[in-house]
Amino acid sequence: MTKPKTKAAAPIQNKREAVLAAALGLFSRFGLHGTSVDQVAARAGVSKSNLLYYFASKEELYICVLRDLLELWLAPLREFSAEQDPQQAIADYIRRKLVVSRDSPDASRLFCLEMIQGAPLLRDELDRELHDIVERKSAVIQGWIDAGRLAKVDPVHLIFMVWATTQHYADFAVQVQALTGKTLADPVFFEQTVANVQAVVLRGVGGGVW
Amino acid sequence: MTKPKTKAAAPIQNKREAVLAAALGLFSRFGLHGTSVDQVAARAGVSKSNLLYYFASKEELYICVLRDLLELWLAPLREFSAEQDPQQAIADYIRRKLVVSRDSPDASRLFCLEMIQGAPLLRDELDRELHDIVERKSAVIQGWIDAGRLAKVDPVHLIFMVWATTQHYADFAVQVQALTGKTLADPVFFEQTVANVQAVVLRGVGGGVW
DNA sequence: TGCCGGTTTGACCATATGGACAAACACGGG
DNA sequence: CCCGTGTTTGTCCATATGGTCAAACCGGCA
Repeated sequence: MTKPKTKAAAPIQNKREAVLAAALGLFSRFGLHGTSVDQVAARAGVSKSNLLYYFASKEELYICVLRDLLELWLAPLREFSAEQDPQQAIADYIRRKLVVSRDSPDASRLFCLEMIQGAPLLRDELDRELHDIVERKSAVIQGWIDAGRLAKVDPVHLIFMVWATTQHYADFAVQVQALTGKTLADPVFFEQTVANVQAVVLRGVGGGVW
Repeated sequence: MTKPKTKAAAPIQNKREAVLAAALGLFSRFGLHGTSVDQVAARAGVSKSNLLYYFASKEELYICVLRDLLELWLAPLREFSAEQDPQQAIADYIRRKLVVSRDSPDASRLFCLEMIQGAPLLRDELDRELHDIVERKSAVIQGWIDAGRLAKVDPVHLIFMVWATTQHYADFAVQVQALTGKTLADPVFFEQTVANVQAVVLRGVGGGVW
């Protein structure tokens, strides 16, 4: 990969990435079927034919975009650590997820789109990778609950809750905008959101502390 | 409306509704662009030409579906009453939203789809109707907070939280299924979900009670 | 300079699909 | 029985779009 065969390998990598970025932006708004190859190509600044030289088909491009996606989506959960204080771990996790919602709303939306459609392309990964990591992390949470450090709540539902509330600010950004006039891009609103979500969830799962 | 001009008006009403139902089912999974008129017609048991006799275009059909949607989506919030005990009002609201997620997952998903795309067709209603009702309801919540009956939380964020967590079980049903093996259709799982969401939110916003 | 692998482009095609249209049909009233 | 209004269907068309293909291009290397 760092060894170019001939010519410079960097430019073609850049092109691929430009295409992938353009594709993410469009797919996340209009879906696979609502986006034409022409549009992606135009946005990426390449010709349609050229795009199809890099990606054999629109579906393949879509799949490539999705593949990058899942990792980004999972990253915050991976960092969820058992060594931390429970409250702190949850608070940090919420913040990290909201950062993703703020910085990669496209990714969040496309992920949501894919889920709505039944995730035909991610189902396997869902059943395997996501299932495993969720199992591990909820075991951690369950441990905290058993130790009396958290209120009795089903860990999986708690995780769902964090996912849902944090993604909402990306996926339903229009709605949020319509009702508050703000976006997560606004630093004040962002911090306010973090604080509110953390407050409710932490009090909601708080042990005797609260 | 109840006065048929000639012939029976009922059958044509049934047909319209059959088409609308079929359209909802397909649009909610594959979006406007991912669904063809042929598919909707086939699923509704009418010919494409016939469908286009009732709805001038695919877009019009889509808009009709959306129109019905918003009302269904808003109904639970309308019932949110100031006369109730705060905790009870919120608990009931959560349950009602989860009932919608269980009984009309298609509607929930299509609503989500539309939001993700920036709600080009609902934006007006969002700015007007939704904005008004949310303002009124959050005033009620703020009243409770000021009266010391609820913890200090931004009412709008609280509402977002309820929306997000309850819709999640419809919109991300595949994910929920993959991780828990259950759906809201399962009565036990449904009640467990209601209980968990209520528990966290109510503790989260609880005043000195909890 | 002339070859060669990788890259880029434009022309072209097959298909899917939204929708127009006119003919056929059903049926109640005259 | 027949006419007219409202309904239903089959045929046809214009367009958009995913994808193919062969030709052109480019930059290093002998």
